[in-house]
Amino acid sequence: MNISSASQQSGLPLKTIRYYEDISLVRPARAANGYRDYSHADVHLLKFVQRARSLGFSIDECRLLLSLYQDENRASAEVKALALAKIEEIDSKIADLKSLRATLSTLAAHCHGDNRPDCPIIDDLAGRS
Amino acid sequence: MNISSASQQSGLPLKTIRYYEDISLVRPARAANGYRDYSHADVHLLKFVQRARSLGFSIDECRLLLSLYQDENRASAEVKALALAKIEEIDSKIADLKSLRATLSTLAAHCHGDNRPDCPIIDDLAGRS
DNA sequence: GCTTGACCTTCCAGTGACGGGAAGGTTTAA
DNA sequence: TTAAACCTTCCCGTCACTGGAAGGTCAAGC
Repeated sequence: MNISSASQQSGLPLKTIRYYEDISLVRPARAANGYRDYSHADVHLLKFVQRARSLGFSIDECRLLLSLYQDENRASAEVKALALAKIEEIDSKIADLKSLRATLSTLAAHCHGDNRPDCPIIDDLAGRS
Repeated sequence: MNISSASQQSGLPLKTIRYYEDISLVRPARAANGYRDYSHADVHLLKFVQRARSLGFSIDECRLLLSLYQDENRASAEVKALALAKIEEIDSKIADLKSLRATLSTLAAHCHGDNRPDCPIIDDLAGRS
């Protein structure tokens, strides 16, 4: 099928699908006229990547997941390790964001937020504690 | 002072400081030999930006914060609004990450993680639910 | 057969916020 | 005097795309 059908079925933008071919992530056949020709299996792979990306896996991680997906003899432990590492990454990001939030929240709470120029947020940024 | 002193005092890498000049965020004077010459006030602005960046403000937001910082007649309400908007952004990111984490966690929990090829994580990515 | 418009192709440039490294000028200490 | 430690500009690379231009192909309607 043409790229636009593949796009509809996978939920990925045209540009993204072309990009995935560029970086040899999902490579379709070519029709006689030079058009990309996606098989159902290709679309399946595109969907696979779409899901993995939406779960926060990087392109390189997707590449690994795809190879594991296509490896009949893979050990599920390898995939699980990848998922657990991702969870740790996510936890770390969440912790960072929470700490950020707390700081900003404290600053905002001390700012009266009116027409006067005094502002504890600015003061803090300026290093006046 | 030279750029390396400014770097030490602000905690920002040389490259970052030069980049901030490129994008007209913090522009130092130039010495006769062409070297950048940072005043104490410049270093103060660099530190200000460093703090704001570490709080998750984008460069453009830093630009706005800097102009507010340097505006004697600013209303603190404007700064507070920026901080509150940032908090909302952070909340939204945290929510996204938590949802991601829950999904991955469920998947990982159902994966036995041994040498067998059966893997519910891969199955889910492949759309076999 | 012709035109129109919807496809498709490749290629080039830009995003944000820098980082790496090359090529070359300046200063300072031994 | 020479070496090394600075400094400069410039260009490319990052990540995962996105936008747009220039041009080829195809299907439908007249």
